[in-house]
Amino acid sequence: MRDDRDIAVQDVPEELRGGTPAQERKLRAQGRKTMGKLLDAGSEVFAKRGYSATRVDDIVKLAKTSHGTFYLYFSNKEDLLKALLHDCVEDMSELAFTLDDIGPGPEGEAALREWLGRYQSMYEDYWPVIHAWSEAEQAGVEFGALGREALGQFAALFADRIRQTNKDERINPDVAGLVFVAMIERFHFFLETRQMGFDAEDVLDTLARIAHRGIFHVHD
Amino acid sequence: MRDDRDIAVQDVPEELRGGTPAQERKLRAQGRKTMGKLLDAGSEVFAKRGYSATRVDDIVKLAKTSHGTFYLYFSNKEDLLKALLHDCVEDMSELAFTLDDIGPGPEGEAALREWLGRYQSMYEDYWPVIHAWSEAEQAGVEFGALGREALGQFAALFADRIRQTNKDERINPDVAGLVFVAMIERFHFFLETRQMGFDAEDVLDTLARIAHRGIFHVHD
Amino acid sequence: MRDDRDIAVQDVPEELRGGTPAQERKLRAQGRKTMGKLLDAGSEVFAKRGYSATRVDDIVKLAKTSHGTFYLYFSNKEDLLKALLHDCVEDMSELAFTLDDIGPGPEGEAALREWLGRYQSMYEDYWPVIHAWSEAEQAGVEFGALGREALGQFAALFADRIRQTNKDERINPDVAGLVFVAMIERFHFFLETRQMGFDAEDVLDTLARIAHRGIFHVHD
Amino acid sequence: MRDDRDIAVQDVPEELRGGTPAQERKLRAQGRKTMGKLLDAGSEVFAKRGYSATRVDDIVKLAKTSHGTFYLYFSNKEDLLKALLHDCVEDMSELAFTLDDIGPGPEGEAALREWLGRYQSMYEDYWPVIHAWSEAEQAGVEFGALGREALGQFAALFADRIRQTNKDERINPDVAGLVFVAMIERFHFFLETRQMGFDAEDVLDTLARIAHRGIFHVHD
DNA sequence: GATGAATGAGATTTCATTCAT
DNA sequence: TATGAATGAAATCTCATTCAT
Repeated sequence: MRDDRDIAVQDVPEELRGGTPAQERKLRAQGRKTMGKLLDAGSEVFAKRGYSATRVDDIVKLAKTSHGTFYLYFSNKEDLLKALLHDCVEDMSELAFTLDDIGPGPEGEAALREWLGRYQSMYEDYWPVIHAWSEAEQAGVEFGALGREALGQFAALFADRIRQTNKDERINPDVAGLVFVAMIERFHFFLETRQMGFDAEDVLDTLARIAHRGIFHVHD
Repeated sequence: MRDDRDIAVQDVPEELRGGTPAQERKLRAQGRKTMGKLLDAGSEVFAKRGYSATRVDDIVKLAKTSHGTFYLYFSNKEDLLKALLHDCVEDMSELAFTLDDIGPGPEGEAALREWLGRYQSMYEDYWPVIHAWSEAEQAGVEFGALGREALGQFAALFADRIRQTNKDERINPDVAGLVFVAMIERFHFFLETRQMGFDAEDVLDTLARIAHRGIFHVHD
Repeated sequence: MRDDRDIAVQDVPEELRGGTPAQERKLRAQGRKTMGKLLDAGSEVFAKRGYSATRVDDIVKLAKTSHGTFYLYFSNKEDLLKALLHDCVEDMSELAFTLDDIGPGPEGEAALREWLGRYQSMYEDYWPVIHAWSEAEQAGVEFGALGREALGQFAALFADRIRQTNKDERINPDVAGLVFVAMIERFHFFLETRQMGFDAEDVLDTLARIAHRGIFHVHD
Repeated sequence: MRDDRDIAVQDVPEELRGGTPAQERKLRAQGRKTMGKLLDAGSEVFAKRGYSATRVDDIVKLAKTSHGTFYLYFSNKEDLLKALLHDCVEDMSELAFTLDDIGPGPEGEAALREWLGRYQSMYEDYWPVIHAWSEAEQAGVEFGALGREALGQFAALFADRIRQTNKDERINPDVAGLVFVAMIERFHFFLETRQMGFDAEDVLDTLARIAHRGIFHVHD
């Protein structure tokens, strides 16, 4: 099998291991539980309000704990997001690698559909983080190497897959990789954010068909 | 010609006519100029920081004017965004209607490519607004009917076009419409936001090919 | 006349010009007045509580203004102290240079007594700043070159004067310079801080006599 | 021998016996060790940061123990300082009494030099306490009788010694006593705080000479 | 005896908005 | 019409102290 390591989204940087103040203390069971509550609450509030608009106060209220406690585990809102991001990037990166070469035939489309299904269920968990991240990045928060690279590496990985199957000269694989990322990310964001009463099977069918025909299909 | 009015993005609501305090006064040349500086500055800061993270202070500094002046023209940050949004929605809505039925052949792809070119150049102007809007909406700002509907109407319009050409039973036109919106919006956002040194022609070729093959192509 | 410039306390660094945020705005009369009130209040509270223990709240209350206003002129407590320090260092430095060579006879003692009188009245104004500064420095606040050097330069200047007159081999002029600084600074601090009902003439007589006999007198 | 009791620094008040909560329990070896670690850590942090700026957290971290433990031995930061002060005052007071009458001749200077040597080595141990104390007092902490009196009693004691030897009418012994305290305290503080690479013998020579000539010398 | 966890009061700082000139 | 000044409510963050294990 091909070694993808050169374009891998990996090596999550140390600064993202999450909860800076928490790392300097030895957490007991109770501490880990509280930290978990805060992470969950953070994710939920990010989802509802977006990054800049969420207040630490919203988070601690939801987590049913106090301000003081929050700063026992995270040095600020940004720190909490970084902690969340850590897991997200790890899992997403892993998932990306499971997208094998997609053949031109129906079995290729089926494989893509299956992969999209897994993406979808993971996205359900992580979209608050992904969105908060993107907003925070734009607002000027520094996420180190990861921030600058993760998206590009994702797109590059997909570009590589596309290059394998699609020889169409009017398709620039790098552009197509980014289009693929854009499409699936934003579409699922719309899905999570708005109440569109789509049938789940329809969604997967349509997405797989569009992506396969448009992006992974060998033409002429 | 078919009447699209039933799915049109239209009837921009009164509350979006922008600059509430400004409307109660008759602006002279000087006033219009100042207001223009504020609108431009607002757009630029929204682009750089996002909606929640921009401060009125950033805007007035960039516009080289004062806090007091800002409130002479807009009742708050939201009001300024609504003013910006007004033009954006009008133009974008108009553009959407110019997407005629896209035929299955090469001339269909060419038409799509041409339309995407126009979308692209308009997006360059408006992406700060579009993004600020989407963030503000998530953060809980109310934009009236428009906020709730605009995206859906866009998607519905595209769905309609898709329905015309693509009879593929595995494609749900409503889903596909939303996929199309997601794809072009997010892709161009990435383009504006990151420095990806793509060739402009490549980008249009690839996008048109993907969208045409994946979304508008009549399949066997 | 000898050029003292090589050991001068001079060239007050730019970062001490005081009131960082205030420098970025054009102050009108009213603004300068408010800034003055804050500086005065700061000095007074530093005198009463010391640096670490003073709260921004104490300062704004005394200045009869609001928290928001404080941050319009200073970025924090430290910034205000630096602003105060600016003037203090300038004046003190100037005063230091007016200490001419002190001769061994009665006229030398008289000159010293006169200089101490001027020192005393200046110290009355500046002791809150000097003390806040010394505390802040110990607490870890960075004052740039000035912080590190001012005291040393003072002592060096006095050492130079001592070297001129006192050839006593058991006196190390550098040590003696520092002793002189220590003596006059701390003694006047005690005077300001505690209520010792000393007669002003007695104080000057005694100080001048001690310093002249002990430090500046030519021995055998 | 003269009875100095009337000007003595004595009768250390009960409230300074240190570690209020600790006194209500019988400490065993383990407990005394922990208490010692806390006292040492307290002194070290006071030295580095000053009184107001030291946090209980700094102390327990340095002592490698926990917040809970701290409050097992001291009721608060002030309580710890009082405990430290207890020993300091006792030793310093004792030292002060060992300053006998200083004669006008070389043997007087030698005696003074010897005494200053002992002062110096004691000051090395206690300067963090002395300084924390002086800062705390200024910041408004109440130290009972001791706080108000100790310094004055010191100065008075020295004034008495001066009165014995120095009949100079231009010297007010009370002022001179305070000058002596100021000089030796502050000079050694500078020595501890800054890195001045003075030779130890030079320092003692110079100090003794200055103090003897300036303060204790019988003049014409 | 010892410790990590939790708390909440209070201090700092920000920022949208109003006001006086 | 324009602007610097002022404000105060709200958000962030700190830290001494108490509690449960």
